[in-house]
Amino acid sequence: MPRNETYNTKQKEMILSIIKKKNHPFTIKELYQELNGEVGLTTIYRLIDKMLFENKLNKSISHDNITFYELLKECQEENHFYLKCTKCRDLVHIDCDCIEGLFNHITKEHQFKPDKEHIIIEGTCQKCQMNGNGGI
Amino acid sequence: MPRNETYNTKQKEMILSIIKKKNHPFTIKELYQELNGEVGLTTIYRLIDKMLFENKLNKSISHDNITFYELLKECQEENHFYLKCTKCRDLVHIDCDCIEGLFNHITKEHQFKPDKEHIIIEGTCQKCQMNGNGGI
DNA sequence: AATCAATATGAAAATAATTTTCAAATTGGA
DNA sequence: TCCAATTTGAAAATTATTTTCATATTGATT
Repeated sequence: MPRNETYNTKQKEMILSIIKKKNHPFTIKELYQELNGEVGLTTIYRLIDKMLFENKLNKSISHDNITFYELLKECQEENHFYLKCTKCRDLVHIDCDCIEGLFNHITKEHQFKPDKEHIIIEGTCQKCQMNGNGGI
Repeated sequence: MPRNETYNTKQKEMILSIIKKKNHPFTIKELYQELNGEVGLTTIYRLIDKMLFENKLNKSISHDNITFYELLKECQEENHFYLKCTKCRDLVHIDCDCIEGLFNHITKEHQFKPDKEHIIIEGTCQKCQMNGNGGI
């Protein structure tokens, strides 16, 4: 009979403990190195995938084609709307119901039922617009 | 002695002719299929890379890890909007200016300059809603 | 603390997207 | 027509990620 619950393992704890301490986007390679080979790459990919599916992580790819992950701390709850700066990689949580209107429109006009609780729009944040930040 | 000029070939012409006709982001695979095997993948990648370097193309990667390219015409002001069905995995390009309003709001109210790239919203398409498709 | 089914792990193999290699073909000026 | 510079594409290499599968671990239950 299925159990519908996960098992706690030291590998999961080790990965989570490192991810939680991070305040910048990180790569799989970085994570693997910090884990010092004590957790296999496969296991890391698996936990990351699970967290992505649960919308606990954000995945993004830089102009140099590097894949970054980032913990979404506020994202456990309801509808969330992020603006992600492609220059400084800052991810800003926006407290605004402007997404509601779009979702209503999509539902009515395009007969499509959105099932995502959060949406991430990429662009350039105010700081980088003023700095003329050319990106990384 | 170097020539400092490129040679014109039918392969380049064929690729460009297809790209120029497109009005929404495309993938390498799509391009290759439309070229019907008449141009090798290597050559396609090479021209795309060159155009990226020359800022004639924009490259972007969706949440689903699909790499899209898009010709940068000066007049291409519209944003691109996709609905992706998480049941049948269909990706539909929506020709609708409903994103404009959101982007204007973001620019004005949140001082954030959205990239003129594409946005993908996940959910359930009409067909799968009617089928009661439980997913794959 | 022993049992055991459900779940998790990781090494190795598989897959997929992209890049590199290199011999052969093409280009266009002389 | 000649020829050096450039382009092409098949095949091999590279890289990131996923799958496979045999083995190990978990934690509820006895």
